[in-house]
Amino acid sequence: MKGEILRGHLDMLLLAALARGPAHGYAVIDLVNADSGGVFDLQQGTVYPILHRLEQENLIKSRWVAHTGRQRREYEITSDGRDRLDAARADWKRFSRGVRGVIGEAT
Amino acid sequence: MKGEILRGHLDMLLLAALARGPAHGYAVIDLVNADSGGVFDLQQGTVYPILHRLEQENLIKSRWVAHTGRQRREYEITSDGRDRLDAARADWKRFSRGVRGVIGEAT
DNA sequence: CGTTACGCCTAGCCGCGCTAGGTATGTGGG
DNA sequence: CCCACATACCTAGCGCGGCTAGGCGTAACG
Repeated sequence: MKGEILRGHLDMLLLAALARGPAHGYAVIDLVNADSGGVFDLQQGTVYPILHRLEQENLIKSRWVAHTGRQRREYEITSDGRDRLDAARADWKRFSRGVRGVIGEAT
Repeated sequence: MKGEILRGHLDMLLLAALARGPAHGYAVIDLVNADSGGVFDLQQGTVYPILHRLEQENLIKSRWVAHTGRQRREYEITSDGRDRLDAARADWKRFSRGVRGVIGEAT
């Protein structure tokens, strides 16, 4: 799947994944890829920088957690993040409605 | 509406507009913006370069047409363009299904 | 004890679409 | 009759998001 079509939607996807519960970065990648039904194939180099940015924007927060001796950074969505997610969902609805209006399809 | 979310979908939108019948560039802009229900607000600087690229890829073809003395470049979708449009529609379905799978919404 | 999976990270590039500008002709109001 | 506005075309250049391609380290497994 051509990469650019994800542009501008990734924040929403990652926030949505974290809205289901805290998770560490590696798990977020698997979550999104799995939930998409194999449509997306996010790479680490794509996701980690976004998580960092989202944290700087206070949409998520993180803490280091030990897991079988190893350190994981566990992310959790904030209430600001939930607000942003709601807004992004609304934007998505508008956007997909707009696309459907132009290409003229039910789905 | 944040700009980047259109990334990678614009070719499809313009091809879809031209699939309804030949039109000149200025009209294509109005068509897409109108059909989107006001969701999109494409600018000339966005659309014209894409039309030129689509023509180089033989997805559309153009000819100069006189209209009340003034010259217009009228674009028409080619059969290659229709094929591309079909593929783009399929990609869109996959993409939107993937997004819905992640954000968990009906629409 | 080497390879694979897990888990984190980042520098740098590439390409798309937007900004901001330009040209020219038709049209309507004052 | 002229000025402003809509119509209609175009492009140089930039900003930035996400991907490529690498690197680091620890557990698990054969």
